[in-house]
Amino acid sequence: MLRFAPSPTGDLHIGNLRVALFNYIVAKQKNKRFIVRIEDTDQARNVEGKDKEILEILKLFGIEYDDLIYQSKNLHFHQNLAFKLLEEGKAFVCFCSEEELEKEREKAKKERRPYRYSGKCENLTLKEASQRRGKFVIRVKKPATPIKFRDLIKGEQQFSPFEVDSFVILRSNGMPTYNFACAIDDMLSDIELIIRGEDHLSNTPKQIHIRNLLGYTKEVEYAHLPIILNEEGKKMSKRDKASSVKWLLEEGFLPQAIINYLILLGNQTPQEVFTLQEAIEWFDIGKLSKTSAKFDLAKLRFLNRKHLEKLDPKLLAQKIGVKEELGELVKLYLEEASTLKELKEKIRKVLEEKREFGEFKREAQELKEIIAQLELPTEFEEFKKEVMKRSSLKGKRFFKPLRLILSGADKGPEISLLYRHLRPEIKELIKL
RNA sequence: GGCCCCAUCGUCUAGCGGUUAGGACACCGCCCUUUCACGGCGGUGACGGGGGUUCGAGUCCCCCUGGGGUCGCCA
Repeated sequence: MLRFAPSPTGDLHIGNLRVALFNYIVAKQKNKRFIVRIEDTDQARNVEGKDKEILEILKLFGIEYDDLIYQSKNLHFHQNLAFKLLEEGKAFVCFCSEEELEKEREKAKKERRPYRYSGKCENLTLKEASQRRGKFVIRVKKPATPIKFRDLIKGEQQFSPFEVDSFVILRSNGMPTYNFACAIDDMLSDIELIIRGEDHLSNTPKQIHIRNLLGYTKEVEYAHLPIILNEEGKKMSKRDKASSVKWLLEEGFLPQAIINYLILLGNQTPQEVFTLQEAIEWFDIGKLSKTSAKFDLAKLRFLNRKHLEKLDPKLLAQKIGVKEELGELVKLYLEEASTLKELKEKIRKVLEEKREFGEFKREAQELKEIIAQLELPTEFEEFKKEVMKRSSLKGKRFFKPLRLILSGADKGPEISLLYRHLRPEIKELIKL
């Protein structure tokens, strides 16, 4: 069983989409089930409706899941198991206030040493604890020996008890913390391979520690993906527009192109342009680069154009909101545009924008009058010959204004092709 | 700062002891063209530094430097 576990606290991030994608691909390859788990234990930060939005995006990208779980539904497991650890002496009640801890953190920072829990409440007995009043949390006792695990991408990993620390597993409001809930849910769902971002690497020993204490012996495999960097080489954040899947979609990038790019990034693939189905055939998580990669919008644009080129003309026309017959014309403009948004704008200019003829005003007027009276032949050559004959114009003074009439721009796709696909519209275009 | 990870063109990468260090995107030039962010052809451009090991190092080892991640009652 594999899983994707987003939190409904913000827009789906491009890095998260990649995590979902890889989990999906590997599940398909291994013929395992794949579930989505919404991590909603932080009520304060949950955003109403974000879960649905995330699910919709997954659907749009063709990432299908076998089951959907809400982490909050497992609350009773989390709480019961926290108390079990407490009773067994593997966890303890901690009364340290947040202010107190904050002070210690600042002190640690000033002394340039990493902050770790002081251990102050570690030896409080349950009896002593029950006699005290005030808010408290439950912390797990840090392990006695280093925690080791194997990562499919990073190799063997080892973390000292000091790095794991005695961390909080149950908050003062009774809700589990991320690491605790996550460790338990993965156990309950029988997750065998966890593919997630590198930023979770240091969480992994904590989660393993929890399951160890709970007596869970099954070994879980990990693959921590290098994070995606922005152009400055920093972790992509909400500040980077391209990090938002929603934004990319609005800009007119095709889901299949985004998928292509996310698989290509930091990877060795047999082709540059491919479909998700093809990738499932050869994708190898172990071949992913250990180095974090910068997000390259230019490359995405290139791939998007390639996928746009593969689209059925009618479907393409539909996507940019023009009649299906104009699909071939839209395709012509792929040589000048890389996204649906740009394409839409190009086509709008051809079909709707008022023409500016500049120095060719007189010639354009002459051509328009001729065209208005002409029965338009199928072939451009014929059309050209006829209009030329009737007009007395030739060369640049013929082609420039003609191009302007047909497309509204002084440059663009080959004029004979424009004519072929635009022919039914020409009588209208000369009125612009 | 502690811990962890990483290091080949601007970007993504190939390379697994002997290569003119290859490809793709981007960029530039030429051709085609009335024109073009299409197409064809070509070009600029990289092994971070220092020590070893070796006949020989981008490839193996060490150090330095640089970059990234992480150190919450967030996930």
